[in-house]
Amino acid sequence: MSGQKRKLDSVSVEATTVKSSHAQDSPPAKTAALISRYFTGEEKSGPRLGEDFFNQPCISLAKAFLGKVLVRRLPDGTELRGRVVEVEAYLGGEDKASHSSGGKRTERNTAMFMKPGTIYVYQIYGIYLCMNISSQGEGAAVLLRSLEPLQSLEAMRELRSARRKENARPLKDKELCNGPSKLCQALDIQRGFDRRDLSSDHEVWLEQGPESPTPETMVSAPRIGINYAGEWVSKPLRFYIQGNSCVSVVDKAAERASST
DNA sequence: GGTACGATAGGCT
DNA sequence: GCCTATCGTACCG
Repeated sequence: MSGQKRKLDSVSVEATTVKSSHAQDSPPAKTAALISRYFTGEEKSGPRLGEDFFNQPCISLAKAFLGKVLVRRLPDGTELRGRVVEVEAYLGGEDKASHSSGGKRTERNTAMFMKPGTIYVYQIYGIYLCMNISSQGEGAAVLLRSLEPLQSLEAMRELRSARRKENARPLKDKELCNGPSKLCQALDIQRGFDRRDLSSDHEVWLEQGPESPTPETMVSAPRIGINYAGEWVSKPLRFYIQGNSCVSVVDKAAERASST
């Protein structure tokens, strides 16, 4: 409440966008919508999205996330922005890949059962974090997998470098947020964000992006890293923006199938 | 450029 | 013992 400074001048607004990596052998047809470029000045993405946005079924919310802009405001006032380009839906009780599979409620996954828009942060493999947002439906949530960095890329690079070797090569722009735990590092999403509300929090929120992906540029593919989940392994519950270089895992077979 | 592999590490169950 | 990952390195084209 004290000292709500608006130090916009301290916010480094980089006009940089991620360089699109045109693969030499990529089909020309559907790779047109590659990378957004719209931070050309003072422009903002628009007002934050409220409760109504998050209050929709899980798959619907997952798809709606694509193209939206996640914003993180650091204590010093710096605002980090990234456009959501890859998500996964975890449907709740019936979904064997979900932490809430079988209706299981634990201390860890409590946020999955809270009101739509609640942030669920959990630790994976001992060292990494993943960020989800609860949706409509008991125990259902959307995992954020990749962002296209838009603003304050140098701050992201510093945050990401913290846990890497000192003499490691510098990260390319597109490597800053191209994975569920990488985006948590790049935006400094900590365990303390668990159970907070993305529709009202002062340090993290979601904004309308300038453009939503058309159905043609959205790919549905199986989710990553859930090979234990029986018949749920192959369900196409991962969604990403086709051709965007920040997507963590490209599924060529799924892209071929969806282009027909 | 891509892909594949082993090492990593801590909390949850 | 498993897990909604990542890193560095090796190797291939």
